Amino acid sequence: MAKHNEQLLLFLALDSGLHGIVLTSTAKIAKQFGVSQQTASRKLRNLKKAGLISLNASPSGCEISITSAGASVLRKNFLSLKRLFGGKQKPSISGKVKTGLGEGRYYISRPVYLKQFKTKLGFNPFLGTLNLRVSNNILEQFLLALQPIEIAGFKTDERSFGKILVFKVLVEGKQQAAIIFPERTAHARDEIEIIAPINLRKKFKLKEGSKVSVFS
Amino acid sequence: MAKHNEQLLLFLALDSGLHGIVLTSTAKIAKQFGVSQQTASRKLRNLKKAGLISLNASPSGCEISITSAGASVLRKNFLSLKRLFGGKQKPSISGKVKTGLGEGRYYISRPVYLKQFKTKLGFNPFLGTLNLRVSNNILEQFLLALQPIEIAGFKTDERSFGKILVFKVLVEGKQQAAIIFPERTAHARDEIEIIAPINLRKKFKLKEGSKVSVFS
DNA sequence: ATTACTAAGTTCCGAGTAC
DNA sequence: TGTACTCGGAACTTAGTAA
Repeated sequence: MAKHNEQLLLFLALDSGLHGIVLTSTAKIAKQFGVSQQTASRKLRNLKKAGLISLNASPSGCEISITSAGASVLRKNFLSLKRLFGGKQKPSISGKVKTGLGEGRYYISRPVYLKQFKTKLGFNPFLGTLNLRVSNNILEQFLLALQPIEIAGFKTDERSFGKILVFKVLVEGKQQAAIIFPERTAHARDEIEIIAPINLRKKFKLKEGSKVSVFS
Repeated sequence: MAKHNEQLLLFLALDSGLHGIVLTSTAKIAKQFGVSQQTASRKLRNLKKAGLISLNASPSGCEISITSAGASVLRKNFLSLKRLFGGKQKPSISGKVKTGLGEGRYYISRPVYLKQFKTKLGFNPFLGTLNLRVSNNILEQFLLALQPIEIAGFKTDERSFGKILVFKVLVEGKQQAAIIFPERTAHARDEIEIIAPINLRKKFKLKEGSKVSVFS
């Protein structure tokens, strides 16, 4: 199935609008689209065959309009892109940066954890955590909407490391990151630890008390 | 300009987000995208070469993220589609300027018509018509969505002037104007006459064959 | 398991040209 | 002017396979 014709479909739609008709010629389209007249002609016929445009070609030129199927294809693309750019703001929670004790850094540096972070989260975390103080009950609600991912614990000769629950999030609406919860801290949580592929504190120039928003 | 790889770029962006990093494999992408593993591999390398993604491939898989250039390409597409879907596009029809015989000018100059134009359309027309060649069946569709306004005919000692049907429209999306149909020309219409408060030909610098869009 | 090279098959493009 | 056909070469895809 020819797919790159969608670029031409978009081009045509921009010219005629979704409901308009445009009187033009294969040569004009070819020139504007950057292909030969023959290719433009063939592509137009392909789009017609695929039902995406209505095409009426004659020795005096051609009339083109977008069919509902064509509009549907474009709309689908639009909705996808809207998710990336224009999308509605997803649920979020904000908190203030709190300097931690560096415990998080120690834990996440354990190779067994690191390996799982990479496979289950898709990134190698920067070796440090960003600690945020948040409202307790809002945090509960926020986490309810998220899918928990389990990082298995392990034992060494000296001690044991427990399971960790992680939740994929976006920091400031765009930076891929994850909230991590060592399972042992099952008590009230008014603080969260965040890991990310990069140094969040540096990237967003955060200081003690800075406000940070975390999105699902 | 990039090719149909943009489809893959969008696919990747939907997977990783615009700023995320995703750990995956060429085989997974291939399966989801509907091509062979080899093609996925090659396309990813092409996208990397084009600077649209950052790609780190190794025998253990590949890490992919969208570069700012890649995001820019997607945003451009998004903005184009937004123009189509974001604003409510009204029905339109486009045609080519065709030099008329000056008959229209004579008719609309009749004081009895002029008076009605002013009261029923709200403007005193420039004494000249813009003639457009359009597609017949598309014109029918376009007019169906519009409200016809009737301009009464009259008689002089020498001859009679028939009814005129007019339809309020916007030329090039903004200029107030009206399509006029002398009722006597009840036969196939592949040409329309437009009047407006100003000289359309002059305002839009139109020549024989220029493309003009008319909106409802 | 991976990525990605080679080779062969397939599709696509556009110059020439018919109508 | 138009559209659209043929056809040789370019570009792309994929199976087999190396690393």
